[in-house]
Amino acid sequence: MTRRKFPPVPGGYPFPQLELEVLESWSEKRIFERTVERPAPRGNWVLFDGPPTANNVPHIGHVLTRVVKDLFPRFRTMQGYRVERKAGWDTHGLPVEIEVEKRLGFSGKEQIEKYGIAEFNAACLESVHTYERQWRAMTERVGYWTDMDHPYFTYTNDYIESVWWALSELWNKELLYRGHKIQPYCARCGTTLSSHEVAQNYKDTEDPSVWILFPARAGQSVATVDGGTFEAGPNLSLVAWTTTPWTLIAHVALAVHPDLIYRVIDDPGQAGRQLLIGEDLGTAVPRVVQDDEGRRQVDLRDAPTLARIAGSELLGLRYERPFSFFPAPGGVEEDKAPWRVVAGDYVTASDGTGLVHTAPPFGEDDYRTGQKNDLPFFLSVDGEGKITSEAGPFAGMWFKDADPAITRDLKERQRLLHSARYQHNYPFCWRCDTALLYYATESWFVRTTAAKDRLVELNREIDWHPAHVGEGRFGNWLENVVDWALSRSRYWGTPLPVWECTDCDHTEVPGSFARLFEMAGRQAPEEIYDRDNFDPHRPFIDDFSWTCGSCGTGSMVRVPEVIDAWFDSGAMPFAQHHYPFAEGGEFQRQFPANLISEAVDQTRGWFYTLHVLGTLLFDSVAFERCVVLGHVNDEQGRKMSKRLGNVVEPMAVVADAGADALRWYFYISNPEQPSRFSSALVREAAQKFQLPLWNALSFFSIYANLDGWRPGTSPSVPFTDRPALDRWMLLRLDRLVGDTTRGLEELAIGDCARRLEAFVDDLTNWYIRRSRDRFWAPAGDTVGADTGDTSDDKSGDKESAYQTLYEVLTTLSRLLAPFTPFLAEIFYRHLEASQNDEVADSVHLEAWPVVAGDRAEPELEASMTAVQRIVRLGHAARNSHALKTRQPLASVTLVAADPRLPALVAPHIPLLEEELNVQAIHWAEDRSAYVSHEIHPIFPKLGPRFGKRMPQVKKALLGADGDALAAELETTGRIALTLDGEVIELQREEVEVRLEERQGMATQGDSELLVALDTDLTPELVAEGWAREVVNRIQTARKEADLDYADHIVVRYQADESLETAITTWREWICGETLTDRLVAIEDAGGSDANATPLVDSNIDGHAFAYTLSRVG
RNA sequence: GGGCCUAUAGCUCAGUUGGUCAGAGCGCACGCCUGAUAAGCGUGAGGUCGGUAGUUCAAAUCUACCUAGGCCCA
Repeated sequence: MTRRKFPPVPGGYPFPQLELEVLESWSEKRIFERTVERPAPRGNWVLFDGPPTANNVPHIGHVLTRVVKDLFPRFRTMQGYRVERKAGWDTHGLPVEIEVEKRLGFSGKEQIEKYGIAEFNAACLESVHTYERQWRAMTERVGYWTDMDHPYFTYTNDYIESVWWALSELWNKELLYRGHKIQPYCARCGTTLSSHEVAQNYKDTEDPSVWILFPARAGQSVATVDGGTFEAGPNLSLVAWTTTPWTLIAHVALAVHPDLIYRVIDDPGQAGRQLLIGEDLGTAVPRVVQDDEGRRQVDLRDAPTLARIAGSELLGLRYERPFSFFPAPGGVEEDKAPWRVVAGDYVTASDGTGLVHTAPPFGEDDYRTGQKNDLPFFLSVDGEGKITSEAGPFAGMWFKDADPAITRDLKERQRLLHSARYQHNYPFCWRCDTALLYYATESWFVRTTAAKDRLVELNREIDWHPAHVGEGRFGNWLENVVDWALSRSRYWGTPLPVWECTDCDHTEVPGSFARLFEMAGRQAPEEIYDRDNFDPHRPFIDDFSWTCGSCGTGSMVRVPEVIDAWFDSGAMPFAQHHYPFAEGGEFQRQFPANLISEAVDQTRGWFYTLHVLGTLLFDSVAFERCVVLGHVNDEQGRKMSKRLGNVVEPMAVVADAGADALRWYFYISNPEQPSRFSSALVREAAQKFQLPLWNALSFFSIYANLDGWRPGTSPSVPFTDRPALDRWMLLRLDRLVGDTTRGLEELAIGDCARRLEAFVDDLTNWYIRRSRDRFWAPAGDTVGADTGDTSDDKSGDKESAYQTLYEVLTTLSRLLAPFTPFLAEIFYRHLEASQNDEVADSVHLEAWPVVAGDRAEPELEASMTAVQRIVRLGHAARNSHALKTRQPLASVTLVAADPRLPALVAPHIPLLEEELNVQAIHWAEDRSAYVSHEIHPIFPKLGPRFGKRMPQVKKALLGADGDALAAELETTGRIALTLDGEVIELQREEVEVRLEERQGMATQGDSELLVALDTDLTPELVAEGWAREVVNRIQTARKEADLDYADHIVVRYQADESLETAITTWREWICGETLTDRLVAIEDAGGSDANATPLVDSNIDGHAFAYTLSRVG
């Protein structure tokens, strides 16, 4: 049998390069595909891939989403589930159009239509594919496994047909209707703008600021706050403030907040007139008065109150409207008539007068108020921004230009209290710089309000992480759900499949292409899903028209809109499978998703649209669990943006640090929280995790190769026969397996990552460090190996060490596979594939580890924790007394508050002796020589018992003689204490004994444990220390000479007499440690060696030591 | 203006059901260790736990208000 070595582990930081090799082999061996194709005993597990919008280069935050979405499918796959992963691309929508418009230098729909809708859409498609390629490169490089060769694109015929099917379903359920929505609108461009378009061009601007008088009608009375009655007649004018006088033509109501208090005051500017304004207003209500003191401006807030009236009492109060161009609605009951006071919970006293002028076509609040109160809807401005013909003298004016004329008219009719100018921030069209108006436009809606209760109910079934999103952000959103405005007056999107008759109100919503062709009386092409034969996009779809089957005279013409691209993405659960047309059962098998995950901004985006469509179409949640990710910001916590120039290029980070490092960084920094990203932090993450792990692999490989150790060649050492250190490590591993499994099942990413990191720390900085000598020792002749095991079987000890470390590393490679898939794969190859041709082609084809449960040793972890603590204190004691670790000491004395500690630590005494480099360890017989005692109450235990008396208990305990109490506790197991004359008894578990170290000793301690060093150095101890120094010098020289680990050497040296004595005493040990065949004084060496290293002059504790070494053979 | 989140060491972040000297890493200073180690370990300095008020025997933790930042929506 040929001896197969473990492959060499390259040094430095080889990860980026190694990852590329791993990627290549994954692709060659079709590893991802095989994880999906192989039998899945536990069935399907589903993650929906939220389609990224392919309209921009990937942001570092997109890497976060992708690596989180990769984590769970990899985990579930190893657990035995089949996780089909279909990539998807959200391809439609305004962002894509804007990107293309910019590239083509367009600034409006006119230019697009001149250019040609077909050509424009073709350009959009091309743009989408350009970005898709970049996304694909990023996705592959970070190891996100998804099927990008068979992705879904929202622009394909299949996809669009499924979306049509959904829309027609909604239509059939009467959940699709045409209505009004107030939207930001550019009258010059004739189009509505989306919110992010609006956000692009806010400017400081000056508008009119006018206070309008609304005289109350005669014969009304209202109750005042103090219980009286106020007669509201024509002498009383209600006052409202507006910055858009042009909307007064459409005025229908004044809104007040029912909970605000309003005041009646005398108008200082006109005798006999009373005014109604809010109380405690945040801004002035100016009024120009003319009196003996001349003309001046006063603030009506300072005017004395005549009566105080609650807003709720004002409701229904009638008054005269400012303009009466539009006819009053006929036949309405008095209390439903317009020009009355209505309630608006959005009304505040912070600006204006506390009464808000309401014009339903021109504001969201106004519109809703109008709807709620059955108020008329006077559309006084047309789609081109002109005042409509009803408005007499103002008809035909550009709406903004009407402001001065209207103000003048009001002033002439004494309806104007005051007019001024107002500076504020207002949105303008980003294309043409025209002031936008909030304008009621016709739109198609999904009647989500009809399903509100069900939406809320189903949301309760969803397991949100973090939970507050489900209750708060998402839950509140559902509680206040409004109908979903679907229409977009644009080009690159799924056309709304609604055909209307030009003559009657007949409407058709075909739910398939076949149905459309049938309705239109056309022959459907053979390959209807081939875009070359049939393109359902505009402009082609707009050609479909036929004679109305209802009235027989009109033409059925498609409505001009395309739909909100969010509908596309919400439709992905079924549209990606072309449900219900191409029915292979995929949709049923893959719905709902077990998990989805995206960033928090998707709450009202994808999470919402998925939920709405799942509820409306299938009466089901679309996803059972959801991990909501925080945003990745720059180092200062600012959003990354091109404008700020703080964008981190993901591929640059990956090229520098590797995908695993980046992945690990995202996992370890809680992904549910917003994070501050910098590439330095990625390097730091790698330094804390990957490098130590990599070094552990390197360590193992070097020694296993030196010893010719191979897995499986020796019988497995039974757990109970292994040394304590090994048993401890294995128990630690078992716990890690359990914790990681549970953590991933509970979606606790950060917790898992932190536990893995803590484990790696224990592995490298405790287990391996403490085991180093066991590996280095020649088999059967272990030098200095003290592992807490009393067995003399040193070769067995070494075998146990190898088996233990090997098991830990191979198990780790599986646990790490979902997190750092590249590193895990490399571990697998080095440790397993290199040894056995029968193993799987990838760690990702392996099963997730499970704990067999046959290993247990309840006290071992606790005892090792105590040992680690003693070691830490011991090192600290040496540190503070300048006693370096290489200097052996005769003994240390341990002082413990807890009497159980000596027994707990007993099995590890040899380990402690070696780690602390002392020859003996004692427990203090008389603690009081080292420490005094303080007895502290344990609050969680005593708190419930004593409640308010806790402070007294504490005082009594600390006020008493601590040493005496400690002694009492030790002999009787309890403490009797007098509290307010009452004797109380405290048990040992209810108090904590703390140690206070006495000064002036070589000690280091915390409140429970103290380590005291015996600092007497005998000549023998000094000699041993020197021997260690000699070993250190030789080892360093070996390393500098670049010798192989196994090379044997000859050392020639010069030393003074005392040093020479030490070397002679320790010669055998020094030679063993350093593989020195001959350790000789230069004068005895007999000639020089041409291959020897240059003579090094050094110094050990002031004793000259010069040496040179040469390789043997 | 509304909803949700965040605020803990110079920086990045942990911190269980409230339980009484508040934790890690990085950085800094000093030291140690090293034939696995662009390394590791230890010690030290560094905190009014954003602020104010409250609940409680006890608050980083619960409540209210405020401040700053983020996201979404107006």
